[in-house]
Amino acid sequence: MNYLNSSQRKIIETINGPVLVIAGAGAGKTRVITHRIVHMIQNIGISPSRILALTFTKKAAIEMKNRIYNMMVDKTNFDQITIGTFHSIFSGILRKESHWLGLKSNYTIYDHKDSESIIKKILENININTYLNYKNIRKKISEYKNNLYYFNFNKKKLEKDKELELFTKIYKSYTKRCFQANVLDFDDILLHTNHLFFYFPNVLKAYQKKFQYILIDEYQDTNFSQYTIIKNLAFQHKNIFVVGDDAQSIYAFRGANISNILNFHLDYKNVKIFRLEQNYRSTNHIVQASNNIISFNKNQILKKIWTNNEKGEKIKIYCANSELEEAEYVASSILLIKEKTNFQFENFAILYRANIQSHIIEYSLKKKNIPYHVYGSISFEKRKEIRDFLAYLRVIVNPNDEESLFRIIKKGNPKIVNNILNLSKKKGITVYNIIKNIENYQYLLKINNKTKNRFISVISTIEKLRIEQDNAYIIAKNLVSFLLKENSKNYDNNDFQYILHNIYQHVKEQKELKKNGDTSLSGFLQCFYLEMNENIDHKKNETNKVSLMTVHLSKGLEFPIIFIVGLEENLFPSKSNFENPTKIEEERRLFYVALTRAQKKAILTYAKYRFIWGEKKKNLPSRFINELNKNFVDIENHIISKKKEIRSLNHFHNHENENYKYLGIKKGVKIFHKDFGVGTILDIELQNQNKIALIKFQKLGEKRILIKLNKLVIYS
DNA sequence: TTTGCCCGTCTTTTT
DNA sequence: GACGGGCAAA
Repeated sequence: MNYLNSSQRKIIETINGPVLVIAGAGAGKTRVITHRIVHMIQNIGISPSRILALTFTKKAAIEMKNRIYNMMVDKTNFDQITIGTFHSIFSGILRKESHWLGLKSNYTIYDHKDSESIIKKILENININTYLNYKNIRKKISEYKNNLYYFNFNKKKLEKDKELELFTKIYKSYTKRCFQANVLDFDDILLHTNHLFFYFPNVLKAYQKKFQYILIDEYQDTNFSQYTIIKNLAFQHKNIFVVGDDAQSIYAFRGANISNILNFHLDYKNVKIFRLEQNYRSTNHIVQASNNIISFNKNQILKKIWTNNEKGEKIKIYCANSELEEAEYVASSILLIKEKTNFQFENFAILYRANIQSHIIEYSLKKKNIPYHVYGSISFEKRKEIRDFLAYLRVIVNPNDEESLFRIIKKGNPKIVNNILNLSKKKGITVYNIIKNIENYQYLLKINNKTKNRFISVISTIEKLRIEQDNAYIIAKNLVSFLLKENSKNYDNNDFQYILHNIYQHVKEQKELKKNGDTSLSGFLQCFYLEMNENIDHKKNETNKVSLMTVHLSKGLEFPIIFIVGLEENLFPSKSNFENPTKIEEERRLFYVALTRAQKKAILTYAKYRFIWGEKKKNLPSRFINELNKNFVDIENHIISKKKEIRSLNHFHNHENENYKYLGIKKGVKIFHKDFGVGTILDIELQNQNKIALIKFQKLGEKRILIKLNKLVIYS
């Protein structure tokens, strides 16, 4: 604890009563919160089981856990500290207390796709082909839940407001469907926790007693639902410690409300308020430039973020012609900087506004053989086979999980879903029971013997596997062999390799590291949806990698060298937020977060042309680039790149024929192809200057694949 | 019953 | 440019 300044030290030593810390970027927010927890346990002697520490993203939770674990001298009771995201912690509590709410503890979780799928069905059923679109409805339902709106509208109001009446109807039927399926969506986790604490004061009391000390990171990100949970929990002891920065509030889209931090002093008497305004992270140029950016926002608490750090280099701006050129600039800059300095790959991060931007950057990094890791879960969770596999796991845990059940049975027979659903409604029998006793309904549903037999085999497998509930790995392993036998055409073993490995790791960890580890399937699913952060990365042990992530995920982190890419109007700020100034301010805060991640160097890039929906679109440079004070910006590079443009255009056109060194992709190497699975490269051929790999796939035999399409990943 | 093709939609961001 | 849904041909 030597490297804390006096105000930081004062903060961590203030243990009792409500404490609010307003801290600028890079002022040591996370350091304060982690040190305080360790201090409470090691110096004050507070029992770790009395401490609750909450974060908003899984990544932040993992980060906090790691930091505290590393700091603790005696790590034996580390596991007793309750650390996690709101969703993971309260989902755990709901599982224990589910009986109060008439909920079953084996509930599964619906992600957005699941929710949208139900809403689609509801809309079809209502049969008013409306202006309403299922995605917007899901968002609105989410908004209603996060703000704890209730449906106390009087009849007159509903009659007047037809749209509201319709929405209410959809909301109610959505809620009913979720309840019948024994599932919760993300917002339900918070909503039901509120119900639990509101209607069952004895339960609330027990948790108030347990969590005598509550700490919340990034408090500016709380929505109303989270705010009331905390208010209730902290009511008895009022030992609530929150840190935050209004300038870094970037979760308004999921209901976050800055007034929760602004009004903290009204909720709690005798609040001790601290301010941390010295930035230890970044160079002077970066601190001043980001102060300047945030000053464009009207709504903000005024702060004076300052630093004693060196001036440092100016912020670089690079204008690329296309998104490919942008990505290549980033890749070659990394190599160039690395050559000239002592920085390693792990010192670089590339930040972007939308997950989809990672593809082209990955492509360019791969080409230059730069090791990288993409944070966030886009490619993994959305992979079809994995969703299929998870659907089985979910039905094993919760037979009423309709969306998962439909996913399993509709293969090859999509129409059957509606028929079964109607029958289920008419007869009042659960979908699962209809499928289980399909023989009774075969005639009604007009299905053939083949489908019937498939259902029987699927259900009997699920029921057999359910017996092994306590060991997720055994279930998963058996499920793989079932799926391969059943459906060898669509799957091969490697489709499941990733998730199987993941489950194995999870079970192993639970068994070895924790005293009462939860190796159950239900525990794994909980962990998968609410705690795990990473893509399954089979090369995880290599640590020296460039980090790729969204700006949202980068909050709380720092890197010596930061690239912020895609700084164009319509992308960053995002087009969907043009409509109102409040949303533009949130985009600006997002840019502020991005810029303040940098310790030494910030390099901003944008592309004049970018492919969007298969079309080449021209975009103007982001307004945030123009807002940067020119004193802190290196525009020299900008001009050079303009001169280079003509050359670059040519370069871009010739690009296709260039023989890239696909380091690693060569004869004899094992590769993974998204559509064809695992194979071995037999030969590399040259055809019209294009390199083609002759690959023997394990399932599909030999195929020729154009290497530049970049569908090949080294498999190890 | 299965396959293949056309069409509309989608790109914010996270739990 | 990718993906799911719907529909028609094999």
